[in-house]
Amino acid sequence: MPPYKKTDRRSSQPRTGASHGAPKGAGSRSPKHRGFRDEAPAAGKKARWTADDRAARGRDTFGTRDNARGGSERGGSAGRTERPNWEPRGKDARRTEREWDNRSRAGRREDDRPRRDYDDRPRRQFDDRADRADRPRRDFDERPRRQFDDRGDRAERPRRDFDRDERPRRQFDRADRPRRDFDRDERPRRSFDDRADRPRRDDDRPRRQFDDRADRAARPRRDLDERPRRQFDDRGDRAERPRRDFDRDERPRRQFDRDERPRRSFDDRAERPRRDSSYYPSRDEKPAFNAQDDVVLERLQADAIQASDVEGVTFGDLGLGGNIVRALAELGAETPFPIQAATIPDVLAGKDVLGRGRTGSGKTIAFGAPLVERLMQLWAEQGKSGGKRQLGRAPRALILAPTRELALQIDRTVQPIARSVGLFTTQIYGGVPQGRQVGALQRGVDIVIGTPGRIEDLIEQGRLDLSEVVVTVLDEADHMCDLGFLEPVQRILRETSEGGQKLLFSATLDKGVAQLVDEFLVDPAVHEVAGEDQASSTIDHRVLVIEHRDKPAIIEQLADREGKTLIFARTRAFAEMLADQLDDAGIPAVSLHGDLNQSRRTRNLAQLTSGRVNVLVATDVAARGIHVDDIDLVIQADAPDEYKTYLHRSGRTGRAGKQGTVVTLIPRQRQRRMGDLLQRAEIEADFVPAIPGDQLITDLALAASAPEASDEV
DNA sequence: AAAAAAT
Repeated sequence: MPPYKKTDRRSSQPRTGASHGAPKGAGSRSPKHRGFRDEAPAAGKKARWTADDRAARGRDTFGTRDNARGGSERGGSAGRTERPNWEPRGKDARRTEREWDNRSRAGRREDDRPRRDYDDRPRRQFDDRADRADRPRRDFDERPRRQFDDRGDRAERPRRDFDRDERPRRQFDRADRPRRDFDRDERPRRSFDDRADRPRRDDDRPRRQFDDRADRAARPRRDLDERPRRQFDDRGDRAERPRRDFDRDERPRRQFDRDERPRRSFDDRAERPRRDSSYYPSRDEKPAFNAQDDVVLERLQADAIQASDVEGVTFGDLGLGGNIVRALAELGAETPFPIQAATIPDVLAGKDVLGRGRTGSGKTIAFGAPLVERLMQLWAEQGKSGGKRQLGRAPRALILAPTRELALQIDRTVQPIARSVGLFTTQIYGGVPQGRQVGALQRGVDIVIGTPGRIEDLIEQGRLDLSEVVVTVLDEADHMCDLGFLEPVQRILRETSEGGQKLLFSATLDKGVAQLVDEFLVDPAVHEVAGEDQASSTIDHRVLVIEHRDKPAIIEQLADREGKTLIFARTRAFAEMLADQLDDAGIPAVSLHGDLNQSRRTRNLAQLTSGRVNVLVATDVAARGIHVDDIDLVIQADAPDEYKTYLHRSGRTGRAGKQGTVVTLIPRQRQRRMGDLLQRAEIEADFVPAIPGDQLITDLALAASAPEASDEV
């Protein structure tokens, strides 16, 4: 086999030498670049953060990109101290400190943790810091109630009144462990018998002390009722708001045929360019629709399975063996969901399959279970015995996912299924040492589950051989065809066995996958589930039209609730800032984005899963595929640019038939664009003006936890 | 803009 080069047909330039050394942006590991993180020095700086340094960081400004660049550029507040020269500045400074905060959170008791300081709050005197323990407790209750209608005077706002010490203990001693009594739609029980294949704990990090931070979830709710009601003087301009009473029946199906239908004349929007994002290649630049796409469309509709078709059908009926059926039952999948019933027979028949099923509809099992069974069949046909692990045997199946968390999650479902018949899986993704992954490959693995970067890396190193891969799955296949993913994915697919079976799955599978379909799939079967429109969804969609400056306060008010809340931000910096702000406001929150190292990404997600923290602020790294039980509120702090992103983000709630609420915050000038996007997503949502303190916001937050009350909001 | 490989 010739050495693997990351080139493709369009670009003959090998990715070596200068192109590797060239400075890169986000995620770069060079000390010169913003993504650089040096764990040891960061840890060493701990003690150097003085109260004034922390104050210098500033927390008042918020939400604009300029502000995000760091304290030194911000408008000052009284008492600011310049940071010493050796201190990191700008984003690096913020990140360093955030990491520092996280470390201290993980290992310290409440009283040991350094007190945060905020520019928007009265400065504290620190001269008594040495004998904290002896200081009398501050009496928070004497402070005036917080008013939301005078937010302009932030500097004068009092701290909010909550007294940690009076909060009840949680009856919940399970700390970091993921809950296992979840509704087991897709997620398997964890199996502990092959720890070797699982990611290693980050052992250089101090063991967590289980302090009482988690108790903060039970802190008393602020009483918003005392606040004066606002008058909405801007309610009059309804004309600016998009029509919402459009006739659903008139709208064409959102299918593979978008470009073919005539544009609807729908208000004035028809003339506007449809695309919000310049990121995705313009449709107009793409070749015109061809016959192949028509075939896809036709087959897609022809193969829409009705939920009623599945009644009484078992996994065994679909062709899965006894061991696999039992493994599925242990995962909580007793009977097949429609998308599973639709795709399993075709996968077993060796056909290429395109599968489209709503978020949370069970797609992982729809490809995972038949993939395992198919490998066993092929093995039997070749007369080889299953169950015995042949040293160094090359993988025969590959599952590609766009994010590490998703790859990990898929493995948690597929691994127990594979093990039930003696097959082995391993995860191949970046951000963790490759040694264990390589070791697993050397011992012999049947199914590789991973992300493109590390997989290509190991191929280049000659440590991963995909030439015997006869089944390849692309999860979130349409996303894998987006710019930046497509070419690596193509290169990887070309490494697999020629003529191998290909399975493409996504909730938003569309013609964007045509490039892959054309090159790699042969006469694919296309499946979707009938009746999966938004009208049958369990998600309640709201759009709050707000002033940009009110965004933090409104998010705080929305997130101040009992249930699990997932907040999406457009950038890593803003996600981090929001998590910080919520945490500072007494709402425990963690973040998930690409600027965190993998161990923290994993840990922070686990904190939400376990319920140790109820609020996760994430970039779109969490938009697709990630399953966390019982997220009942999704807040989009920044509106998405693409309708698909909206669908995937909102699909983190309302999973497996449960109730969910999605609240999207937009400035007034974005209403038209947002209406457009919702129309494409076939979602109907009320647009409501809102300012901090509105009862409506509190009601929304509460209703998300208590769905039966949601009708009243 | 995010994500996906490290060096």
